[in-house]
Amino acid sequence: MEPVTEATDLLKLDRQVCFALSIASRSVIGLYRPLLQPMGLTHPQYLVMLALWESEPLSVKELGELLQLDPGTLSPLLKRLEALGYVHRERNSHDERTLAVTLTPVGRRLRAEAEKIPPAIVARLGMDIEELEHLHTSLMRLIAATQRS
Amino acid sequence: MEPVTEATDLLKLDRQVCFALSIASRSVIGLYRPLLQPMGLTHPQYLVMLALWESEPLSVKELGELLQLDPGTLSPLLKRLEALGYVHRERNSHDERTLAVTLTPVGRRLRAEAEKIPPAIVARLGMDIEELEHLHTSLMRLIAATQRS
DNA sequence: CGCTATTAGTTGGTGCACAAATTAATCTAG
DNA sequence: CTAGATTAATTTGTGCACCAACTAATAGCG
Repeated sequence: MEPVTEATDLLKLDRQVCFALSIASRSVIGLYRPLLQPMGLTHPQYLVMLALWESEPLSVKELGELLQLDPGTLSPLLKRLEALGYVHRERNSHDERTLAVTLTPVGRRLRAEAEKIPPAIVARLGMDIEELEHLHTSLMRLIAATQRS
Repeated sequence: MEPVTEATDLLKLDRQVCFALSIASRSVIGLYRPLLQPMGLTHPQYLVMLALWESEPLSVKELGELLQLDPGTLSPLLKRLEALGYVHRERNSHDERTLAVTLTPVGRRLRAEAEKIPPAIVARLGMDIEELEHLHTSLMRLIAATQRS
């Protein structure tokens, strides 16, 4: 039995938080997987579609800011969404550097199908909306904490 | 302005939760990155080291259960840790199927260095231990929720 | 005992995540 | 007006995550 110093104590608490965060994220994504599969979407692709269902068109830069993702991650992801026939990628005529990502009619219609997913997830989790909202608030505070200075 | 139906409402709440979870996880890992870099570790490798600092030896299966990771993920990761000189991989003599992953002396000594990380992270976050503990509890409840049935 | 099923780990393939280097377009100082 | 700086995307390379197929060892049943 080793002595519990302040260092090992902090190490343990912290370990639990970063463990929990990684595992929770992967576990929840795992819940989405079978629901997204029929549409041919991965979870990150689903997040991009959610962003586009809210606002269109979006540039790679704008998507990157919304999803906190690298252009190097989004670029090939968007090509796969285009290959699936859900989005259209076109250079902006006023600024040829930026890309205008828009939904295709098929991509727009997919939203109706996607709306069945969240209730299924919430039901599967069997947690109160209230508790989920509280968790969301805590996570947003954590995200804010990681981003100051 | 489109009408807020129950479906779009749920879609939004949920979107926020899965957004927040993914982004929080990646953001916190991003905080670790510069601290782990001097040791040559990635965050998943750090989690494996934490597990080994607590208990040794561990098999791939045991590590997979602790970290909720696939053997297909762990197998190459452990080889990289071995190449770094932090762990040793050896088949168990009583059951040649299982691998006994142990720390090397260098890997064991690395713990002292690693103990500096959590206080640095907590300081960087600037959040109460209490709030972090509460978040941890919520995350554990969420993980449990994803895993029943 | 020997055959079959199970178990542990590895391998190969796809896609995400991030960093660094690259390319092309636009902006801005002089 | 043009040279250099800045900006937006793409590309390349490494490593993680998951799945499915495979290999080898062990367990268990007849």
